[in-house]
Amino acid sequence: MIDLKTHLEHRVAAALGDLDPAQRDALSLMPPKNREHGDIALGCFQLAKLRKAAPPQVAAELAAAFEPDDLIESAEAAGPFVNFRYRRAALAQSIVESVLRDAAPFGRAAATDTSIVIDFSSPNIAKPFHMGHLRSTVIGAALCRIHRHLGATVHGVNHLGDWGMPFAKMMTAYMKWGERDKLDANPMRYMFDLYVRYGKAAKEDPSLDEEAAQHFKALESGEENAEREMWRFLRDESLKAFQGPYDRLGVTFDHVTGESFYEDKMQPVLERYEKAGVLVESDGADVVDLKEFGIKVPCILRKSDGTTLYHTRDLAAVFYREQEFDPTRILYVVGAEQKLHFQQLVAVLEKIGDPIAKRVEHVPFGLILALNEETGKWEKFASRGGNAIFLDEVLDEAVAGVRKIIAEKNPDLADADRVAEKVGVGAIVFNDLKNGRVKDVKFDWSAMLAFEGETGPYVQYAGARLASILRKSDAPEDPDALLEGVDWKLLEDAAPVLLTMQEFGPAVVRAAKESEPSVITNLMLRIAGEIHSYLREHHVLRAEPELRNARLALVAAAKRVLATGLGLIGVAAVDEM
RNA sequence: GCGCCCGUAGCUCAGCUGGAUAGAGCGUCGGCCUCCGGAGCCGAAGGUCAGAGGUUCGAAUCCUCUCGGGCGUGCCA
Repeated sequence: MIDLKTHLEHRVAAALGDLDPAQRDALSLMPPKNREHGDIALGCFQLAKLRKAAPPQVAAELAAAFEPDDLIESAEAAGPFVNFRYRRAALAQSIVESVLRDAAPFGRAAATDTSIVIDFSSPNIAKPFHMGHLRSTVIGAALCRIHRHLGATVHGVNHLGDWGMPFAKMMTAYMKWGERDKLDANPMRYMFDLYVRYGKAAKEDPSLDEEAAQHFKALESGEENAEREMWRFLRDESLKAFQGPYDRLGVTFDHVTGESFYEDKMQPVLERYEKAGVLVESDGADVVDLKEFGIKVPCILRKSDGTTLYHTRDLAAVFYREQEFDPTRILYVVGAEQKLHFQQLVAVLEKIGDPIAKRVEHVPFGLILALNEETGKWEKFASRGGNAIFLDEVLDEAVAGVRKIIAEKNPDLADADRVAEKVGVGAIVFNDLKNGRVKDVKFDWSAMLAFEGETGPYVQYAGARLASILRKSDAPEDPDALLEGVDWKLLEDAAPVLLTMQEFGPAVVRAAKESEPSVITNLMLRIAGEIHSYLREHHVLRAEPELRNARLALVAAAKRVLATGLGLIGVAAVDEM
């Protein structure tokens, strides 16, 4: 298997003569802005600086010194750039073979010694699973798959919110008003109703919150009491209800260790901080001062009533994960509005000089906004107001929309319901992972139910077209048989598709590094676009035998790349739709 | 008040950590199925990259300020 880019890097380095490490680092080959310039380009700016020469001059010298070979056709200087062009046959062979033989980066990389903990989804299970939970869930699940693809050992953790005040409030509500049969009928909906009811009642009668606090204290006492029993009951019911959305999204966890898991691991944390002499009393609470880190608000580890908080549990979780998983990174896929919380968490860890502090990374994401029809402004969802949108409703709508289109366009499709589920759910997931993580997402039914243009179905459709061609051909499934005797020169006109496919590896690496799945989502759109264009102009099945064989190999490879990429972001590929 | 995030085409967004002529989708307008799937393809119109300074060979990208929008700001998570 030939890696063209690596080969080119070596050739460039050789052409430049002796290179010190700094100059070697300055060799960043990247796709040119405009494909007409070349297949890949080198901007000579940094290199010129290091060599104390003008960029155009360095570019001209490099281009002149560069000899074409079996893989590289040409090197041309264009101002400060050198534009390289791969030999078409080499390009096609390199990409298609790598893909079909499942070589990295298209296939999973060999195991590395990196261990990554990803804390994601982590819903507060005393609340309904609504659109707001979708983001953490799909981003986190995508990051798990991406890192695994790159050979890391991944520990995907669902850090359930099954402890603390929100849970105590739900407990209080259920103890007061709970009806078993209503809960059984529709757990998600009923808990939501209780949640809203509690919110309204607490607004009028603040003593309700005090009652909840007392229940929490009783729960945290560790005794086997009514609170403990209720906690267990509600936790089990919630988990059951949550499994539905997780199954539909195809999301799994390696560990489901909620906040309650750390119940017996918080005391040691408090003792550790006490021993370090950084835990001080303030207004009856035990806090860690963080002014030296530029954080004005101290971090409270124990409330004045003696109970613990989010921070206390998160610290216990960090220490636990450090010990159990020896992670190189711990990612927290949590909303951007909790940025301060994680800054505090890191600072509190640094306060006692624990090196794990540098491995803790908050992976923030934007809010989901709803359009306020009256003001015309985009606003944060007010779930306490009772207008939350349940994830299941959205998925159902999308699936129904897809089902309708299938009925119109492909009425004979076998298994239409199953396909509609994949495409509908895929559309929602894809839509969520399409844009940069940190930006707020405007919840818009028309965007959710769009299946044309930059959408999941657009990419799935490209895959289905490829699958359809393969189905109608007699192409062997076995890669060796498929690749045998292919004349790669015949794929000259597929360069745009191939060059885009070539970006797959860097895209996955970047997505992992920046915790940004949208890098992959956007590449999938580009690859799908190239395929749609290519198929319009180049017929496969009717082509002459030699050409047909070459194109079938390309089709199989393109289909595989789409399926892999979609798989990484959690969208299913379909052969028919 | 202070801190952080965002501001790119009518709308929704890309723009690979400073590089070549700022790109897509939706919408609008105009083309394309006797041909492997039209959930598609090709084209047109549409820009003071919020504004003003600065840094340098070069800025949508980095720095400062201003204006908009959002989030956060000890006993919730």
